[in-house]
Amino acid sequence: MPELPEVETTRRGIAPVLEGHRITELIVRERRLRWPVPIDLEENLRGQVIHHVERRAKYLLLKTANGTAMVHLGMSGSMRIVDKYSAPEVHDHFDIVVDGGDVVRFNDPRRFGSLLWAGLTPAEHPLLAELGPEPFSNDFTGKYLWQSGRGRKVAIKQHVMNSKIVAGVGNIYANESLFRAGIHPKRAAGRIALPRMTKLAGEIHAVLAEAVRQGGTTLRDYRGSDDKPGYFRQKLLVYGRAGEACKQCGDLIRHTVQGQRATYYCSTCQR
DNA sequence: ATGCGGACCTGTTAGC
DNA sequence: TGCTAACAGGTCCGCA
Repeated sequence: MPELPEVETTRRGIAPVLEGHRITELIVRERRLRWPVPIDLEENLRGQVIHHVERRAKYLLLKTANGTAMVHLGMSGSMRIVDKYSAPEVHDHFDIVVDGGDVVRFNDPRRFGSLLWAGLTPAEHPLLAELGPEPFSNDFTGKYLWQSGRGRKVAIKQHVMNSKIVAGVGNIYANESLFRAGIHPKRAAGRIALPRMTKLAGEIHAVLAEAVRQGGTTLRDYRGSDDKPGYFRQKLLVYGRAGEACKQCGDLIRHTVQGQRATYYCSTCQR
């Protein structure tokens, strides 16, 4: 479900109710997520003040003086702000209860999400240590992308979806940014010249920024922490449009599969 | 070192 | 209408 814009939208939604507040209780109902929820997590978090809610790649980082908790939404996770007395429903796997009575509730039908402890040096956590630059950071440039692809035969779409290359680019926005950059998704990463890579880096940045502004993309069931859908779906140019007309040239949008993920592209506009 | 397929799950949709 | 298969926004891991 969530890519970077949806995670960022979630972060912005939950930050106001968490930042500066003390965790009175962490209620874990289901520990079998992508990785088991650590047994000492409740103990580590109870009584701690969340001083900051940050995002790294698609991880939400809840920072306290005792250490950092990491939340990942996986494919189907969401975090909602609910009332203390609202009854948990199916797939509501944990609650973060803060002073004042607000509850941030995590729901994830597929359980590909996670809740982990990253201690006092989260950047050194194995899941974060190898991540590439944030797409919104100054380190993410066309030149960087070009250098990272040199000598590589891997398809450019899989290259930009590799979190070690750049963090947080998922399937929807990989498809969209490649279309906007006019680059064929199956082109080898090492066979794209610097100017086109610069265009691609710019489009990745732009499409993610636009999607954040729209509150993310709701394909079927994504909702922000305030229960509102994301409105970026209307702006999608290729994702999910197989067989429809390219909005740029009128040819049919094609569908293929790369690395078990759906790829959409226009063979006229993308080379 | 790189690349590929499988694995982890449930819910919804497409196809027969 | 009902059953089954395929597919879905992620990403790690093990093997070739």
